[in-house]
Amino acid sequence: MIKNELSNLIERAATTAQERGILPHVAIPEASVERPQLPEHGDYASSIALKLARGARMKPLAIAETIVSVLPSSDAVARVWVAPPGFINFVLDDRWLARQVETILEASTSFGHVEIGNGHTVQVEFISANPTGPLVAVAGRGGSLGDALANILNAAGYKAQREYYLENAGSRMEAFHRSIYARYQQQFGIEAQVPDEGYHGEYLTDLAKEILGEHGSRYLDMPAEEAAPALGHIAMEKIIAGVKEDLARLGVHYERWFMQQQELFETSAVQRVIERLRQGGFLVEREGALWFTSSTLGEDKDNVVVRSNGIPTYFAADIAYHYNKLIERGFDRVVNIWGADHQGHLPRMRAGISALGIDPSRVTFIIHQMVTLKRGAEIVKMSKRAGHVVLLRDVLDEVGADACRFFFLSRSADSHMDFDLELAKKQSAENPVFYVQYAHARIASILRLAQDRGINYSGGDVSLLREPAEMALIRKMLYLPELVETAARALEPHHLPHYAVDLATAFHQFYEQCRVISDDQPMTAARLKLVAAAKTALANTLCLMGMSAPEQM
RNA sequence: GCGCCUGUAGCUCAGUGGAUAGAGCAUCGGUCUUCGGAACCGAGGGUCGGGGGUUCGAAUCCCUCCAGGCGCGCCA
Repeated sequence: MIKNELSNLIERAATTAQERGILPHVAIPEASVERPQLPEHGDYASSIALKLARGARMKPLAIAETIVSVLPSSDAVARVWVAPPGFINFVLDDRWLARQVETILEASTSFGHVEIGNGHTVQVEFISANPTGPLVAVAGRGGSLGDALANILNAAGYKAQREYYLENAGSRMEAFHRSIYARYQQQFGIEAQVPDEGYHGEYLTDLAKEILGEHGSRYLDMPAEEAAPALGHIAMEKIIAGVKEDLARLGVHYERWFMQQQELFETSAVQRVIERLRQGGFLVEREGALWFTSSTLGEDKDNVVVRSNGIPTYFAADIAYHYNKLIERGFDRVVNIWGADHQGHLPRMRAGISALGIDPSRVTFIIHQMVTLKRGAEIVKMSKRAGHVVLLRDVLDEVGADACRFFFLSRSADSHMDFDLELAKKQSAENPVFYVQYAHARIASILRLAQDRGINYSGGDVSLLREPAEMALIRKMLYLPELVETAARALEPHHLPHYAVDLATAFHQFYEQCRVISDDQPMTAARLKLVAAAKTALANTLCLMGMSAPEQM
């Protein structure tokens, strides 16, 4: 990557300068180069001289001049200069830039990939809801984030695995069982009540009817303590099937579905991890329950792991789950993507991980903020209690998977987001989804035309590319690997959609200014190569986002 | 009350301690219509919530106040 090459050049120059005694022997900071905001400042700039000034007791400008004076030359760089107050600016060479078109074409689907992961394994867990109902719209945010993040990590040289933690045990599921049982009974005119803490959505009535059709009245004759779990199990399977279907429509595919009940409880993994905590001296009995003394690990309070009724809490199961991920399955790193409503769970989980002797830096929590659904200026009201929620499948029906992913991805996880259904489904210039996909379709159309005319551009000479708009497009394409690296390091997929728009803009500008297919055959061939490279860069970007790259629209 | 997140253009949002804070939409004004006009070009629009501090340099880091969101169960 050119960015890294430039920082290497600077670091080598600084070292050389020290060896020659023209720069004091002070520690040289990592010579990161940045992309200046103004084109007059070049393609890349380094502020290393400003950072060295204090320690070296020299004026930043003098340091910069010194470094530049011994800077090794590079065929990628056309011009280097020093600018006040002490920046070193670089402009890339046009001929070198033009050659990158070939590099991009050769790299093809792996253009944009970088090697910073060293093959380390990362487990990315996201959505992970109780299977008590269809996925709600917000699941689209976790799903889009998690899936794109896994894509980014894979592109950055990690081995990422997507996982859905299916929380099919615990008190929420019991409430679900009682709810479906009540709905089932109601089908026979029995006056049963869905419990207050249960699930009141209409979908359970529908499910009850469906189950009645398939299994008849047999559960009516059973005692409630048998019928409820039995019905609950059938209903849960249907719910899970629906969840998988919704996710498939969103384009999210998991490598692993982890079953809480079967893999943590039935294997006694939860019991074993509680035992470990006990042996570590982290448990005390109080008020009939078993408490994890997280307050000794810096948490502000202790937390119950086994209730006074003898049933372990979700927290206990989650510690066992992390033991499973980090010790038994041995992932190098784990990334958990949770909604803001689970934020309170985070400190005790950190404490739990520490108590197991696991290096906490192996686990990263991404807490994404809430989503407000809107139609234009109007906020779509949701009341979970009454069962009035907007489902993920509703959003998919209304705006489609691509728009859904683009919008969910385009906000950083930290910010609360407004999702405007009205805007997302608009097929116009207002909608960035179409703007980006249109660019891809337009590119495809040019290449189709070339093919129809029997133009073979494989021998095209890219050194003919000289126009500013051509160079600007190449520069923008070359940013993709940098972006993948940044996004992978920071675990921030939200940069992708913004880049996609920028890249599309660079292409549209090129298209307006440069005629691709013309009577000038050599130029036609060169530009077709550029167009093909742009297609690669744009398609790879869309692919990282989990979006389709349409050949036509 | 305590914890986490947020506050940047009319709206929705970017912005790895660096140079004159950006984009899209909206508004206004333009574009030889041969490759897809779902495009392009231009203009206006900002005390980066307020106030302190650290730094050569702060939207970015620290403190404080204000406003909004989410959490603070032997729920998950």
